Amino acid sequence: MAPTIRDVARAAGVSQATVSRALSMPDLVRPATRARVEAAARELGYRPNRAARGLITGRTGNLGLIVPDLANPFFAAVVKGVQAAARAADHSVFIADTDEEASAEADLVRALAKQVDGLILCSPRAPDEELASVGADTTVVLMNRVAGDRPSVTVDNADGMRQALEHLAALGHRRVAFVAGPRTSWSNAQREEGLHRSAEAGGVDLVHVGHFPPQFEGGVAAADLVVASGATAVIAYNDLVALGLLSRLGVRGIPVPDAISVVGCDDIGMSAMSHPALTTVSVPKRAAGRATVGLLLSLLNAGPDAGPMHRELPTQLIVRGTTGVAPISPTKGSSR
Amino acid sequence: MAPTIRDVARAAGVSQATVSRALSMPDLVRPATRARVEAAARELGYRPNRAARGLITGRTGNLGLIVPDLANPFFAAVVKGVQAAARAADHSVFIADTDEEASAEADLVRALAKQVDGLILCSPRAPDEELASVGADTTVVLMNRVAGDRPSVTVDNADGMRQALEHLAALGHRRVAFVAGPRTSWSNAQREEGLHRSAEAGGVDLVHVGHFPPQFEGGVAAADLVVASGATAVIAYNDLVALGLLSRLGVRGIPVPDAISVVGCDDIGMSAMSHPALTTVSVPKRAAGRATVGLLLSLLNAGPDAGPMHRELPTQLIVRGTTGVAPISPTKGSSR
DNA sequence: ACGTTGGTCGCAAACGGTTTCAGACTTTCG
DNA sequence: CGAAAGTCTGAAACCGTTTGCGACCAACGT
Repeated sequence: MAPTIRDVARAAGVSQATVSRALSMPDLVRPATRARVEAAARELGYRPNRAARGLITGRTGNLGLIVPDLANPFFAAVVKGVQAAARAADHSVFIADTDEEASAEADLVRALAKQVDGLILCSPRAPDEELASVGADTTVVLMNRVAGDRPSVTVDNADGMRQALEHLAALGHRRVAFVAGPRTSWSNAQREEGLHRSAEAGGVDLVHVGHFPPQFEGGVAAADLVVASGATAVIAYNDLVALGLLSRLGVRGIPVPDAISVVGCDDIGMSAMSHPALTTVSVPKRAAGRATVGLLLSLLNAGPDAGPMHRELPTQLIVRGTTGVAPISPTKGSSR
Repeated sequence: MAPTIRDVARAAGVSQATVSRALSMPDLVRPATRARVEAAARELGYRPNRAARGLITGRTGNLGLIVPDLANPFFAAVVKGVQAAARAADHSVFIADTDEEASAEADLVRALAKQVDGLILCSPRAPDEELASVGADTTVVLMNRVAGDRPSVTVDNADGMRQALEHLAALGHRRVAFVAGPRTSWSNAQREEGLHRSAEAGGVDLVHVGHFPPQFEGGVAAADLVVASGATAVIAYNDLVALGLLSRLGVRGIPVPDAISVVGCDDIGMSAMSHPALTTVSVPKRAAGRATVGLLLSLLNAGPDAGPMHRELPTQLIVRGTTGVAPISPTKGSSR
C-alpha cells in the first residue's frame, strides 16, 4: 500500500498538518522540521494523492482535450503541444476523440468536466450556439476557432491565404482555384473569406471548387474539377487535400508546377515528403497547443479578467516545389 | 456549485446512503424510493464526483497511456483504439508523450501511477530490465512488445514478415533487402528474426541494410544502399521508411515495382496514398489498442489469475502496387 | 516582571462520496 | 396477537489531503 501523509507524519514525528505545510508551503515551517519531513517523505517514497488534494482544493491538476480525430496529423501535432505544455506545468491531460461526431462531443464534455480544471475544445464543425451551451461547469477554451466570447486561440488563416495568393500572383497566376473543406468548418470559412478579400485586392480570379472532405480522397476527387476550371493554380483547404490533388494530377500526367501550381495549408509532416515537396502555408500547431494551455492556465489562476481572452498566432507561407511561374497560355477549358 | 450527493438526498427526502445505494446498487432499495432518488438526481443534474468516489473505493476509473510519439501515425491509431475502448467501458484516459526519450518515461509512469487504475506502456526502445522496475505501484500492461512476464498484447510480426517474403519469393525475387529500424527496437528485432527464419526456409538471400531511424528520412537515406546491394526487392521496417525509399527511388528514376519491389509494414493511412500504392503488412492498430484495454480491465476486475496474460494479434499482407515480378536480370551493382 | 508580539505547530473540521452496522419498519407464521 | 425473520433506511466512520483556529514558546518592549 502506498504511504500516506500520516505515515510520513509518524516517521517524522510531526502532525499531518505539518507535513502538508512543509511540502507545499515550505516557509511556514522551521527549517529543521522541514528537513525532517522531507527526509521522511523521501525515505518512504511518499507522493501526495492528487485526488484527495483535489477534493478539498477544488483543483485536480488535470486538463481535458477534445479533438475530432487523433489520426489527423494536424490534431496529433496540436496534442503534442498541449501535452508538453501541460506537463511542464505539472498537469496531466485527459484526451478524448470524438471521431468527427459532434454528438459525442457534448457527452465527452460532460464526462470530463468533473475531473478537470479546464477543457480545451477543438471543435471545427459544431455550430456556434451548440458551443455556447456546452460546458457551463468548467472553464473551456476553444482552439482553432472562435465562438461568442469564449476564450480561444486561433491562427491567422486570412493572412496565410493572403501570403499564398500574393505568392501565386507574383508568379503570374491570374486565375486561382480554391478547393474548399467542409461546409460547416469554421477555419474553412476563415480561409475562404481571407482568400476572397485578397483576390479582390490583387485582381485575380478566384474560382470556388465545391466542398470536399478534408482528406486525401477529397483532393483526388477535386482535381479534375480544378483542371476543368481553367485555373493555373490551386489552393487547397488542407495539406491532405493538396496531396490528393497532387496524386490525381500525377495520374493524369499533368506536370506540377509547370501546368498547375498547388499550395496546401497546415504544413503537416508529410507535406515535405511529396513529390515535388508541397508549398504550403504553415500553421504553428505545437505552438498553438502550448498557447492554449497557457491561456487556460492563466484563466484558472488569475480569473477571467486577466489578460486577453483571445490569442491569434501567425501563419507563414513555406515555398517548396509545387508552385512555379504561370504557364504562358493558361490551360483554359479542356487541358490535356 | 455542482450538486453533491447531499443535495440529492435532501431533495429526495432520504439520506446520502440511500442515494448512493439507489444509484450504484439499485436493487438494494425499494423501487419507490429509487424512483424518487433518480428523479431528484436527474432534476438537479447530479453527477457523482469520481475523485471522491475513488478516494474510498481505490478505483479512479482512469487509465493511462504512454507512447513515444503521438505524431507517428502508428501510435495515433493505437491511441484511437485505446480511447474508444476505454470510453465504452466508462473510463477516461490520460495520455502522455515521451517524445522518444526513455528517461521521460519513468517520470511519467510515476506521475500517472497515482491517478490511474492501470497503465498501458508503449515503449519499443527501453531495455527489458528498465521495464521490469517501472510501475510497481500500478498494474501495467505492455503494448507491442513483451518483457519478462509482464502482461502484454503484441502482433505477430514474424508471421507478417513470412507473408511478405513468401509473396516476394512467389514473384521470383531471390535477393531481398531488409531496411532495419532502430537497433534497440523490440519490434524491429522481431521482424528481423521472423525474416531470417523465413528466408532460410524459402531459400532467398536476405541482405540486411544498416539501422535507420523509423522515419521517412530513414528510408530516403537507405535507398541507395538498397540499390547498390543488388536486391530486387526490399522490405522496410516501417511504412514511413518504405515511403522514404519510394521517394528516393523515384528521384533516381528507378521504376517501382519494375526494377525494385517495395513492401512496408504497419499499413498506416498514408501508405495507400503513395504512387504506386504501397504493398504492406497490415497490423491491426485499433484492435491492438482495444485489446490492450480489454486485457488491462480484466486484470483489474478479475485479478492477475484470470485468463491469459498475453495476446497476439494477427498481421496480414496487403498487396498493392509496389510489388511485382522480379526483373529478368537482377540489377546487380550500379543500376542507372 | 508581564502583556504583546510573531513564529511554529497540532487539533479537528472539512471535501464528496461509499460502506458497515445497527435500528426501524414490514411481513409472515405459530 | 406476539415474536422471528427479512427488508429498507439512516447514522457514522472512513478514504487522504488542506486549512482555520488556537496552543505554545521565545523574544521583545515597557
